Order: sequence, then structure tokens, then C-alpha cells
Amino acid sequence: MATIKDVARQAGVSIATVSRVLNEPNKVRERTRLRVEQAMRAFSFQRNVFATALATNRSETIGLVVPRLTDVFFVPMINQIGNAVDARHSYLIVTCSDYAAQDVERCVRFLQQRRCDALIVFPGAMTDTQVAALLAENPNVVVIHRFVPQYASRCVLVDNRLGTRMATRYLIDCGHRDIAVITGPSYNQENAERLATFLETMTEAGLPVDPRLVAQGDFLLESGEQAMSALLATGRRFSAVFCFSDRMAVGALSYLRSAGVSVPEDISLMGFDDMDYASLVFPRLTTIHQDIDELGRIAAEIALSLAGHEVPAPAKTLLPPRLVVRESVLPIGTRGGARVSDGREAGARWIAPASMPRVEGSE
Amino acid sequence: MATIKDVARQAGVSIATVSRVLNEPNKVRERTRLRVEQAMRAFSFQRNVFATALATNRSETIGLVVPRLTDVFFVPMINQIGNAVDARHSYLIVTCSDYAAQDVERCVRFLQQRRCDALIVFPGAMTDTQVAALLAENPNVVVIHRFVPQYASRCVLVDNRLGTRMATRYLIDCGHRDIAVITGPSYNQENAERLATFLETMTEAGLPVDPRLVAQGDFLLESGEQAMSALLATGRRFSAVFCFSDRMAVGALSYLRSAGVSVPEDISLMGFDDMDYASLVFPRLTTIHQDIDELGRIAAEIALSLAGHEVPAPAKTLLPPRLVVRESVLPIGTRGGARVSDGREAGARWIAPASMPRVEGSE
DNA sequence: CTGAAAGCGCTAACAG
DNA sequence: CTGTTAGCGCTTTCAG
Repeated sequence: MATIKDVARQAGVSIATVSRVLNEPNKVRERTRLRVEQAMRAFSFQRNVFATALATNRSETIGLVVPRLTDVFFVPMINQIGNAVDARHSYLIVTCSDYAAQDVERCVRFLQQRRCDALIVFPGAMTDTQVAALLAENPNVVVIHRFVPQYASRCVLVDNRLGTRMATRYLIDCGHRDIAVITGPSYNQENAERLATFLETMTEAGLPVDPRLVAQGDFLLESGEQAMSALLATGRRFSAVFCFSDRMAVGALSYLRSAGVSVPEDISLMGFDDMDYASLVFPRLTTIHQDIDELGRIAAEIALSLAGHEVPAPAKTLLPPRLVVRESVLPIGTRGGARVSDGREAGARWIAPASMPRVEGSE
Repeated sequence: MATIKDVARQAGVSIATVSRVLNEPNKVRERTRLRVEQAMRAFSFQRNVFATALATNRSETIGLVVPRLTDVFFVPMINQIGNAVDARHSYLIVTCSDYAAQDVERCVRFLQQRRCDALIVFPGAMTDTQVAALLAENPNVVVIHRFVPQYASRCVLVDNRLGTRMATRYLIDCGHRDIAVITGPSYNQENAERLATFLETMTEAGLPVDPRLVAQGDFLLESGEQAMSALLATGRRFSAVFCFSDRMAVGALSYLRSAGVSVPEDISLMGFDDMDYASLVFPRLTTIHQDIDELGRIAAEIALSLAGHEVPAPAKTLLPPRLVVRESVLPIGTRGGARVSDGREAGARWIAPASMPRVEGSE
């Protein structure tokens, strides 16, 4: 592969001149520039990025850490960040870390080692304290889906509490009083916020939550099936289930279908996230929409500005969620026939069958 | 950030020795090695990858080119490749190219510029000739989902023709005779193969295909809705539709639902790909499974061996597809009532409604 | 087993 | 406007 030396010789100039036409072409006389460019073409010259990075100690690269690549949740975000970075002629390196704090930290190290100009990290299971430390030690890091007051300008997230409140209120406003919930994993901070806000909102409405109606999942589809099975097994009646992720809602839906319980006639189902497939399943999922694209765009802008690019400051870093009403939640008493749930036979009817059918193809 | 110079001074050795403990630790006396390692820890030394790459002209990096990041089709593959590359202590850089040949080529250039040790590329809309040229010019490239005889060992793909044949035969064996098809975009080579094989298989079975029953889509969901609408609008009767992608099948399904046509009772639907959501929709999709994970794994192995790693040679690079029978295809005559399609009223009944409802949330 | 020294390809003062 | 030159941090002979 040709180097600037070859090009310089060919064009009859010094390597400094070649470097100039590469970096500040207007500082070189047009005639020589043309000559150099022609020589470059002749050799189909490609600048060695490692040499450049070594000399400048910059890489024109933004690093991204996500815990899971197969998660449909991250994909649109990655895409959005990629576009934004691309538009500034920078490059994106994506690493996939898993959820544990040390895995995330390993990825951060890896990216810093590659001299990324800035990093965007999704902190997985890191505690708030760990995230704060991360932000303190790495001034070029922006964090997604977590809020650390001291570094507010480097945190971008959607308003998790507000979203939870909207969903809960909607269920209550639809007349539901016995609302079950399928949560995410306990180590997850967002999940903790959601659960707290859910309980809070219920309490405000004078609706105490029966502990039997709180089932834990891990945000993934299969855990939704299992949790729903557990919920039915308690025998405690409920008319609606609030799932803290669409994936778990789909799992729950699948379980209910196999158990002969119809949604939303027998049980209403509320999701969270508004993934692509929320509108593909039947019935289509009523859920909380999070503007993941916007999230990615804003995170990328902050990162690019940290990297020294001239980028307009983002208007806000706390995005509003949106309630998307589709078909999986029904106001209570709306169902066609006489079988408006009175809760008596419910416990008996919703016993889980002995063998729980699995949905194939799920993660 | 500390350099080997700092470490060397601290440990009282030369930089060459430090370099050795980094690369061939067994060639240095244990005592000095220990001293050096301690110095490294003291500075929390991180080797500068750019300097290394510049000196060695290797990057320990595998590059990947996919046309679209948001496509659920590529995600598991990326993940799989990432794991394989990781296991060999190499790194993966993913670029997203779009489908046009020149976009793919731009990405290849980008990655070669980063001195990737090997590349895995999904050639999008490139012609077979272009792919052949790509393979000829870049001996470190492996290609996914395309076959070039001269470079067979660098092509990994699932048997597209066989998959198509299996799907078509299954529909025929179920008694369907009037089978419509929703194809992918015409520039796509795989699509061309599928269409040819479909027609071939039909002809072999003595079932001529009415041109009105061939509708073109682009593999994405919305095109499935549109194509299905077009199909119904022809007035030509058919009992089954073979969609060349699951996404289009889901789109078709959604359209049929809104048009009051039930699947599979009125029309059977066959997909292709077996995406995650094939088993999430209702009815669950009967489709052709492609082992994308395996595809990714094998591609990664070939790439790694091209990159000079010791990797077991993959057993085969042409993977077998698998027919997954679920619920969206029904043997003809199986439906409950008397309304076994006789084709008379069909044309009238399946007229598309004036306003075509859209599925939200799709790309 | 260890050190000296010459690069790898490019950038960035500094002179001219 | 252009050329000279000294690095950037690491690898890799070649001596010792």
C-alpha cells in the first residue's frame, strides 16, 4: 500500500505538502494540490489511520457500549447513533458488554485504549455510585438511561417515572383495581424506579397492592411466560397486568393464550417500551412508547461535542414517554358478554395447566 | 497515559524488554518480568494499539459489512460473529453500508484502510460479477449469502434453492394448487433464485403459475401489506401465499386481518427466514428456518483463518434450511365449516378496502 | 536473556 | 506557499 512518501516522490513535493493536501488543502497552491491529488489517485493512496492516530492522539472515533447486541431494544439506538456519528465524519465502534459492572468497565477500558474521542455507555447493572465514578473518571463518557445529578449534562434518558405513572394511571382510569405487575430483574435500577413509582401511584389512588400480584421477570420474553404462570397460580384475582417490558408482555400474552385466557377480554395487558413488534402481536399491545431514536441522536450529539466537534447543544436530555393505546387494555366492564370478571371464579379458572407450553424462537 | 518508556524507566530495563514481556513473556527472565509487570500495574499501563498496529501492520481486527443495522435478520449474525472473534482475542468492527454496490465497496475500503486482518461482507445488491471481483481483489474477504464458484471456500450461505423447494413442495403437498407469491426486490440475487426455483417446482408439479399471482415486495413488512392488497385486487383466486420473507408475511397477515380474511382458514401463509417473531404473531408462522447463527459462526471461522489464526476448517459452507411447520398453513379442505374455497366468490370477497390500514411501528 | 537503534506512516512546529 | 525535522509508542533485528 502506497504511503505519502511514494505520493510525494511521484508528485515531486515533500511529504509535508502531501500531508497538507490531506488535512488543510486550502493552504496549498492549487497547481501543486492538483499534482498531488493526481499522484494519490495513481497509487490509489489510502491514508494509514494508525499513523494518523498515533501522531495526533485522536481517532475520530466514538465508542459505544451496550450490554446485549441481540436485544431489539438497542438496535435502533445503535443505528441512530451510527447515523449521527457518520454525519460528522467520525466513526462508531460498538462493543457488547453483558450487564455486569465489570464487563461494562472492561469495554470502557477497551475503547479508551483505542483512544475513542468520546464514549456512550449503557451502564447495565452498574450501581448509581459506580456510574457516578465512571463519569468522574472519564470526562469523555456520556451515559444512557441513568441519571447522575452531578453530571446531568452527560446523562440522557427518558422519564422512567413519568412513563410508569402514565401506564399505571391509564389502567386505573380504565377501572382496573386489581392490577398485577411483572417486573424486571431486581439489580436493574430502572426496574426499581418503575416498581416504586407503580406502588406509589397505586397507593395515591387508594389501591393497595397485594404482594402476591408482584411477579419478577428479567425483561426477556420467557420470563414473561413464567411470571404470568406464577401470577395465575396464586389464585389471587386481577383484571390487568402491567409488564415492565414489551417482551415480557408478549411472553405473558403467549402464556395466557395457551391457558385459554383471552386478552383483553379476560385480562388486560400493558407493556412498556413500544418495541417494533408491539403492534405486530395480536391483540396489538397498549404500551409506553420511549423515543429510542431520539435518545440515540441526543447521546450522539453530546458525545460528538465532547469529542470536540461543533454540534448544537441538545435542547433536553430527559425525554418524555408517550402512552400508546392499542388493543390489549380494555376498560373494565366493556367486554361483550356477561362474563365481566367478578373475581369469584377467577381464581379457579386461571390455574396454570400442568405442562407449560413454550414459545419457540425466543431468546 | 503511560507508555512503555515510563514502564521501562520505572523497572530499570529497556523498552525492548518491556515490549517482550508484552509479546513473548517467556523469552524474558522471570525476575525481570515480574519487575516489569509490577511497573505496568503501577502506571496502570495500557498498550497503545495504534503504535502496535503501525509497527506490525496488523490490527487484530475483523471487519464486517452489513447493509442494514436495524434489520432483525442481521442482528443474531453480528452477535454470533462477535462471539467467535472475541474467543480468538480479536476485535470486530461493524460497518453499515446500505444495499447499493458502491456503498458496500466504500465500506470495504474503509475497513481495509483500518488494516482489518479479514473482512466478512454481505454483498447486498452487488451483482455476481461484482462479488467475484471483490473476492478476487481482496483475498482476505469472505462473503455471506452468495456463491461464487471460483472462491467457494470463501462463500458461506444457506441453500436458498433447497429452502424454496421445501416451502413450495409443502404447500403443494397440502393440496394447494393456486399459490400466490410475494417476492423480494428484483435486484436481489437470492430473490431471483427463489422465484426461479418456485416456478420450477410448480411447473414440475404440473401447476402453471398465473402471472397475476406474482406480486413484488422488497422483503420489508410494509411491502407485504401492499403486495397482499395488490394480490387480492386482481380478483384471481388463490388458497395460499408464499412470502419470500417473514417480514412480508407478517405484513400480509396484518393486511388480511384488516380485510377480514382469516389465516389460515381462508388463506394459508408461508414465510421464509424464521425470524424471532415468526412464532410471536398469531397464527404462528409456518416458514423456512435458516440457521443464521451457524452462518455467522462459520463465516467468522473462515475470516479468522484468513487472518492467520489457527482455526479448525469449517465442515461445510452450504447450510441446509429447515421447514418449520406452525399454524399459518392449513392442508386444503381442512377448515371447519362449509366455506372451503371454491374460488367463485373469492374474487369478490377479497377486494381490498378503499383505505388500507397501516401497521404502525414498522420500518 | 537484554539493550541499542532503526523504522512503521503521518503530523506539526519551525524555517525559509 | 513549501520543505526539514523531530517526534507519536511500539516492534524488531542485530549485537552483546
